Amino acid sequence: MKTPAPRGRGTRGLTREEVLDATLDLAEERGLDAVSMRGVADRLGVTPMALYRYVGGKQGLLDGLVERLIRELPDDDPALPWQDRLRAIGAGIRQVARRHPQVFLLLFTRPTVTEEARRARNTVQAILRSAGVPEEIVTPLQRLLDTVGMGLAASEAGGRFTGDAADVDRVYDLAEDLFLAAIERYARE
Amino acid sequence: MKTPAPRGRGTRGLTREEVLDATLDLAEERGLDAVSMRGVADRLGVTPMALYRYVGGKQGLLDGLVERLIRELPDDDPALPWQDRLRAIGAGIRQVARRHPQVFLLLFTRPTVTEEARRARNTVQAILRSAGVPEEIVTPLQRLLDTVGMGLAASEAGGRFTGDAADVDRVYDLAEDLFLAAIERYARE
DNA sequence: TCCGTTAATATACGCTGTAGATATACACCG
DNA sequence: CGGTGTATATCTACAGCGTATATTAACGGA
Repeated sequence: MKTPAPRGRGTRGLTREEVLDATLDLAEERGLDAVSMRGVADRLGVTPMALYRYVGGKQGLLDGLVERLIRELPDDDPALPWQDRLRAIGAGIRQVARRHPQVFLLLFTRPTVTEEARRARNTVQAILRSAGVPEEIVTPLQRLLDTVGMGLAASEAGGRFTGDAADVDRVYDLAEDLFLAAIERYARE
Repeated sequence: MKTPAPRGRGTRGLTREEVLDATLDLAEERGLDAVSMRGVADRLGVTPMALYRYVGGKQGLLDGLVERLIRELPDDDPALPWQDRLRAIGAGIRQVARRHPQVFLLLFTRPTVTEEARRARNTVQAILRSAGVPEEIVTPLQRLLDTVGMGLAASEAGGRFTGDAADVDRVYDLAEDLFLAAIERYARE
């Protein structure tokens, strides 16, 4: 019942995933500035205009990259205690940022309205609720946690944190202690 | 003993400050994407290449914008209690972000290595010390505060926070409570 | 076999940042 | 007063960008 992928002039059979793969590779290899329609198209052995069917344009291409990054976040495991679940998300964000330092900054540029993005937000809110955080501060606290997680990762990726890796670890550890303690306190009230 | 500003072909008498003023105006009016060498030059009644002497190039132009934003931050008043000093900095960052939403995102893109930027960091560290925060966590805590302040402001400026102004205020209030309490706790140990 | 649909190309336009060479108007010196 | 040096702005040109438009090639179904 599904269309068996009609072909065109070139029997190329391009795919949105293929396009985004090539884009991500290009961005990692030569930096975000090197990501251009022509560049991605060249890498695929294709004309720039061929990409428009799959990503809409330059903007859509970048949005696709963001979508990809969010999908790289590890899945949440509701069986674990909430502390571990939050830690896992934080560690996941950090790993993504270290894996794609260039692309990660896009998360701060383009508002993430994707389905994936909303799912990530809902996960954090669910964890906070399961920790016993009162309903009226679930949303602001989730936003604060989001901001901190992404901000720290972006700072590390953008090289704003000078010093060795241990210095950066200290900031993450501090944030972890501080917020876990705060959540416990909010939950107790 | 200072050169009395020699002139050139056009008696224009351009200035770095003039260039940055025009750039900031243009960015506010028509968005950051509209900031181009030609655009800024047109606004000044000048050729694009004339800007190169003062800002070096497009990159330098943007760095100049960042420099300007940081300079808009309010001065610290060491006479106040440390809580108020921190609050003032936070409010200052937020105001700058609301005044220049487009340009503010640049702060996350380009690492701020300016003299101005370092001075801002040192101010925060001084405040933390005066609050009694032990030396070994002054730097990581300052970095965390920086990240939160800029992250919140960037999120608001970038439209990542949906909902009305009151919702956004709630996030700021929460962050304020949380960090002031944490600093007091660190200071007591 | 012909046709409609779809995937890709070809071409072209206006924009960008900036390298390189050139012209101008002043300050200074004799 | 007449050079002359130098900083300042311009002119021209180039390679690259995103993308609107028109065109062509290949497929599935009737």
